[in-house]
Amino acid sequence: MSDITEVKRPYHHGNLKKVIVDTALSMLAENNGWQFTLREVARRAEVSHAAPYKHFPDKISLLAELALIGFDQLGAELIRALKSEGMTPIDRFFVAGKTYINFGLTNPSLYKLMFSAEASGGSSQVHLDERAMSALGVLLEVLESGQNQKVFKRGALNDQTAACWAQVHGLTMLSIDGLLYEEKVGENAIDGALKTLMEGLKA
Amino acid sequence: MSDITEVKRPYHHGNLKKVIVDTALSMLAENNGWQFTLREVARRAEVSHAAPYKHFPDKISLLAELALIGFDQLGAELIRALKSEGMTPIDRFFVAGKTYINFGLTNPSLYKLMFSAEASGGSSQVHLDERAMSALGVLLEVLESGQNQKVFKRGALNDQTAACWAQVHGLTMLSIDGLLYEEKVGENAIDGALKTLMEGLKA
DNA sequence: ACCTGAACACCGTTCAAGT
DNA sequence: ACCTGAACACCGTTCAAGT
Repeated sequence: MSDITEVKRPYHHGNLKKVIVDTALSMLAENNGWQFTLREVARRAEVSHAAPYKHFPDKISLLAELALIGFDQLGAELIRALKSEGMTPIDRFFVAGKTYINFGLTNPSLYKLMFSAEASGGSSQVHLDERAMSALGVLLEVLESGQNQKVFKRGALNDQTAACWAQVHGLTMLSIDGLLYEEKVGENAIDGALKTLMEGLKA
Repeated sequence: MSDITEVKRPYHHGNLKKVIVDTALSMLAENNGWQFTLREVARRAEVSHAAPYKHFPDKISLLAELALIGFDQLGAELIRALKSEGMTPIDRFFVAGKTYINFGLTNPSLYKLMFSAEASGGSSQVHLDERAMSALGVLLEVLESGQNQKVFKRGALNDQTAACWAQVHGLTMLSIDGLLYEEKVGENAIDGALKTLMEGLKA
């Protein structure tokens, strides 16, 4: 009988690591925050609660891996969004900003995990920083080429990068936390805020 | 003998609620994040682990109360910093921004708690929002009076408020997470970022 | 090489019982 | 009115033992 209905996991079903990561990602997508339990992941993956420890030394290592994946996804979305030709630096600023914020609002639990200190304790700290910076690199390139085309103020590239990153990060976080609703700060606060910052960038 | 050395907590030592809050605040000040355990708080307060439940229905109610205190402190510091006369709107913008960010960097665990969704689940959700808004109100006043003095661009007060709040919140968060260090985004990134945004506010 | 079951030291929360 | 001790249902983590 077990031959008929239970051929799913033959011996030790091989790719448990990927299954665990995918299960955790889908739990993040359920938007209950990133504080799921490792035992719940194991339960959903239909393995014993001890099994994940064969693939991750501890819980925060799994969290770090998820954060890594998040940064990669964010970076990929930014690059894709900016690929089309013929955009002015101003267009590119808004596209980058809105893509970034949209990623956060679409994946709030993952986004918060990416920036939670608990996720960066593990051994992959270095990789995490690297990938975070790759997302930052996209921003930097937008600003730099804008400067070169004399659309943005020359110099102070670092200041502009920090301002833009802080702006999109802040808007994303506040919006995730429900603090940017109309009653509080006016409708379309995100677009308006980006526009306000943009005025500070223009040459 | 117990008469001599143990007169500290006579019967039920009265103000347990305040002791619990203070203990929790001092644990936040130790900067190990806001995810302390309720049992540890009780241990330090030298009461049984069940005692806190006579004063708070659950853990997140305590967290919410701490967040509330944080918003009050932040608001008070902003008001104090802006009290002196004779500042230009531009001065006031920088003073408010740097006071805000400094509060976050001085109390990182408390600041993160204030903006963590877990803290806003309790029954004091409404109060929390109210107090958060009071801190926001300070920002709004700075911008509004700046507009009235024709130093800042007229109109779009909501956009400016959102931009400023997101900027300081983003800078605070990124800085707490150690992502604004020199190697990454240039030294003095915070000042530079505020200056960049300021350019967008000026009339 | 990969997984399981029992075990350990914790949590948050509840509740009868003590002062 | 305020606090305690034992108890319950969970965690994360470890480790001998199974396949």
